[in-house]
Amino acid sequence: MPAPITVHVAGSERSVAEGTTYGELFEDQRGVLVARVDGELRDLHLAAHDGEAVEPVTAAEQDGLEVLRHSAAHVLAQAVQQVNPSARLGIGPPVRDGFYYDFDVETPFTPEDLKALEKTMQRIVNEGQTFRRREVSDQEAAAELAAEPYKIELIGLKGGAAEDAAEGASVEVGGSQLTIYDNVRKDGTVAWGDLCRGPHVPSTKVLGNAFKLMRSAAAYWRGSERNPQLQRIYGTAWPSKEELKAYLERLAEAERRDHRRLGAELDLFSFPEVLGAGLPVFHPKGGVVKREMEDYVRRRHIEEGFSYVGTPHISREELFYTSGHLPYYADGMFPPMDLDGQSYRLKAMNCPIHNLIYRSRGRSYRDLPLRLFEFGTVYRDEKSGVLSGLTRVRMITQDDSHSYVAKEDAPAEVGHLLEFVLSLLRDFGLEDYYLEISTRDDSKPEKFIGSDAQWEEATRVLEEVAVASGLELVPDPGGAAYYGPKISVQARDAIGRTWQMSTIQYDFNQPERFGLEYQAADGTRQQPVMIHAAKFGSIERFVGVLVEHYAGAFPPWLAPVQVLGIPVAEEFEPYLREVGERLAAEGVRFELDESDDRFPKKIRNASKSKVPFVLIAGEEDRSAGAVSFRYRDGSQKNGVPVEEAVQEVLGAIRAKTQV
RNA sequence: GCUGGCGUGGCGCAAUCGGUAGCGCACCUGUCUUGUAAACAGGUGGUUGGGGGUUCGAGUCCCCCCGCCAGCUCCA
Repeated sequence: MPAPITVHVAGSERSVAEGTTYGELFEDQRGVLVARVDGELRDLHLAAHDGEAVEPVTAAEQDGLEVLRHSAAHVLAQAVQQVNPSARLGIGPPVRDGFYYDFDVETPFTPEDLKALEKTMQRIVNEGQTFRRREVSDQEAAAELAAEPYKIELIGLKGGAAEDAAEGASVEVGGSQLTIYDNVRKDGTVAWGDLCRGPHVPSTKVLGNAFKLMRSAAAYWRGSERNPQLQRIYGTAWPSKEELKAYLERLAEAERRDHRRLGAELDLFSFPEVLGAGLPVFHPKGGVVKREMEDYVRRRHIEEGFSYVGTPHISREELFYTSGHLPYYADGMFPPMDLDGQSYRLKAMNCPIHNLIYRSRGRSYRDLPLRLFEFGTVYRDEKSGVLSGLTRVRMITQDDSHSYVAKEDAPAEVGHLLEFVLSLLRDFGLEDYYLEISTRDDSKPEKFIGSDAQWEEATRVLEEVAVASGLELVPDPGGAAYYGPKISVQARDAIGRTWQMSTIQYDFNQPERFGLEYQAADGTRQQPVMIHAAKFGSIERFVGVLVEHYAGAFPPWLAPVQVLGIPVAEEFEPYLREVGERLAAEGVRFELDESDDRFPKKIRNASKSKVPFVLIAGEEDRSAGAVSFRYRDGSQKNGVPVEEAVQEVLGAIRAKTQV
């Protein structure tokens, strides 16, 4: 008779026989995947010890969900090796919405392979194999995994170095004790095993039919392009079939909102192949969105004390040696073109030219802060594989400003800029964002210029302002530009994806390199600090984000066509045209549907074009001096007097509300 | 840049074993047009991304280039 032990189960004390497993403690509860024991996750098949505090963990919480997904990755690896025993294993961690596993295989996976693997996985799942934890010494592991070179490499890195070895590697060799997880069949035979920190779900059965393999792609081993590429399979796994379906529906919704698709459907912009990759053209309708946005942003800058300037798109190369972009950033710049024996470059940044404006005459402390601003289009030689719609292009129009301030005024200027940036984002309906602070990587001094003291001060100023904003702040070590640290705003769009938008950078380097100075009140010559700020980052990217955020249904003030008139029959065209002229006189973008389509077809077209206001007129409206509204949600308001209708439209445009 | 997949009228797609390119929408023309998501009929439009090769014959097979997609790496 084993001696009883005492454990604290979910807060209450229980006395159980020694050898009782965690799983047995939760026998009467459904959906428990692992136990949290004194804060650490453990497998359910392990025995509890005296005095432990034990809590059940289900897939309803993040920890449980990650265990579920990690186990799904194991089943995938088992399936791959079952089908192809020569496949070598990389790592297989859980990730956002799912998991992946990397394999070294002779030939990459095809979509058909994925289908077949999914079936193999389903068989393993249905079999209800259990995950068994087994502690091994380094030598034992090395012997057992002799055929798995990547695992062997990880064994050598176990412990603290694991997460440095590769993102996700700690799930394989997280602690100081190596463990192997065996998948055990119902008859007790071992089906498969993998080096793994664990823990795992009790049985493959838990995965049910709520998993799916999504795609395969190459990934560099341990995240370095100097290493060989492995074949990565991405999958998704959820606690239930319903949640899997909901996830797939979210993906479908994201696809419907994709700005590349909506851009073509709504005739906003295109990427003509002859132009070359990453070079968008804006069509008239996209041009309206872009111009409305630019007009507004320009006006707000002027209100906030910025001076609008203009600069060329190319410059003699020398300028970029002065600024330091060459050679620090040579790879990202287009190659030089030769003019009369001089090398010219497309500019990749506006700041050097703004510095020339600063330097164009002597400056006094009375000129400061000097705030120069423009929509500066820069060209960057982004690698072909990273280009993507409007969000990653080679032509980037920045709403770029440079504030030249006395050093002691820099904190106030940074604060002012951040506030300004956030107010602009709110005006465009983006409410959901967080800050990221990018700092120098101390281990790579060759990538950054400036003294330690300068970096410290710059970083401190940005940090203080960022913290004072009260927003969520995420560190990004090593992400700084060579000339200084930055704060960036990462905005979430309507479906939760994040994009780097605004950036604010503190720069003590360029003022020095350009010899910028001003005369202080005491007659001495001082060097200003410059603060770079891009409010929306890239106009192109921002348009793309807006399209997705609104799913193409822009608020009236941004909508390419604000009001579309649809006559019930041809006879009412003149009447509606008059209404349209009244609206146009107020600056409203009005179009009249004069096509020879019949009425219901016109309604359908209007609906597909996502115009905010459809105005309809037939005999009833005309004789009453009224019009009828049809809104985007299909609802209607009939017999609205024309003047009232005009006011409703104008009100929505001026208030920048969504309808 | 790397790995894989893909490229057929403006858009979405089809074309068997390699056999001489077809459909829907859009567009044009005509007959139409009265209340909230598709009237009817006819018609125009393609060097199948570009170039080269194999073949009696290439959208289909091979090579090079361009572009697109996914992921990796990168993103001042």
